Amino acid sequence: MTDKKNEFILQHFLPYRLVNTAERTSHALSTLYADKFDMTIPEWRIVATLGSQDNLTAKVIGQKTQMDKVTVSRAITKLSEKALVGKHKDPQDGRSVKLNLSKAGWKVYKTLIPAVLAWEQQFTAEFTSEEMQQLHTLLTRLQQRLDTLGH
Amino acid sequence: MTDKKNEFILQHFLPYRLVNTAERTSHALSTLYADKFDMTIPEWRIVATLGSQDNLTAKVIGQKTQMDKVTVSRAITKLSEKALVGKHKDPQDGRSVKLNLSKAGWKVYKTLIPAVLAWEQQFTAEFTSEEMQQLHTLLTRLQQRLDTLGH
DNA sequence: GGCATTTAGTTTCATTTGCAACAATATATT
DNA sequence: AATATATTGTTGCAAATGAAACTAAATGCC
Repeated sequence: MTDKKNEFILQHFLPYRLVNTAERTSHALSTLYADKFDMTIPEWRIVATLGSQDNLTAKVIGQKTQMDKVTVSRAITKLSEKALVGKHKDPQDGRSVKLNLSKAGWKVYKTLIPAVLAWEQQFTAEFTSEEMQQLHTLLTRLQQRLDTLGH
Repeated sequence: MTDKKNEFILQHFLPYRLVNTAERTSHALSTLYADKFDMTIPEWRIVATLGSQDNLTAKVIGQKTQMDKVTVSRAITKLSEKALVGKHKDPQDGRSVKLNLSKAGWKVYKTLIPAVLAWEQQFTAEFTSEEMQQLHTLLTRLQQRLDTLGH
């Protein structure tokens, strides 16, 4: 009986596979907002977030999008320069800034959402809804596991 | 009957969920090679790759690990400086460099592999082997879909 | 009220990254 | 053989990122 070598194969390693799939997906998607609107991932995430719920602070956006406060701060600065979001001092808290989409910001949002949804549709076109369900459940459980392990 | 608002929710959006899960996983794993061995992701990937198959060129490593040639080049430079990998001019092709793990490189590899496998074990401890199978199959299909869509 | 601590957001700095241009070598075309 | 084209790997540059230090404002404590 031959001794089967118990090799480590990077390409079969779950973390590697996750990162790779995610990077490729993210890069594919980014063409939608980067090429046409010259936006970065953080900017897109912020626009998407403010589209769902307006008048949030930078802190809350950071929590919702899982982005560092520095990243959020800089993306907001850019979005503000491009006049896609407005900044208003929170009357309740002088440190905070309330953010909302400008008219132009809404226009971008309304253009972008159908485009990214259509892309997602294409991306997952060959999955049944049960398989999509499965995938989302598995991702949720992985995330819960990361929570548990303290990451 | 109330009109249910057909909202876009970033947190339910597959690309976002993939990226997020991958980033958290990657960050968790990186403590293993970063904290103890002061290695970056590209460096870890190269060591892991050369551990499976020695004497590869930078180009092949790039293909195997899906990393940019610039990233590979720089990571190899660092690994060489740390004397974890050796560089040898390819006698067949003067442009190429053949790479292999040094003795110290092998030592790192032999230490790291069990550690990352143990971590993966913990990470996926609550999944049955059927569920792991499912997850890998779904990832494979997503990647094939990216191939098909040209990304 | 006054002083220490905490919190929101920004700035600074050092590191990482990717594209484009490049040098050196190999291959193809004539 | 000479020239054009393609390929391997490196370097330069500009943008993105995160940790730590910082500013300004709010909260807790005495």
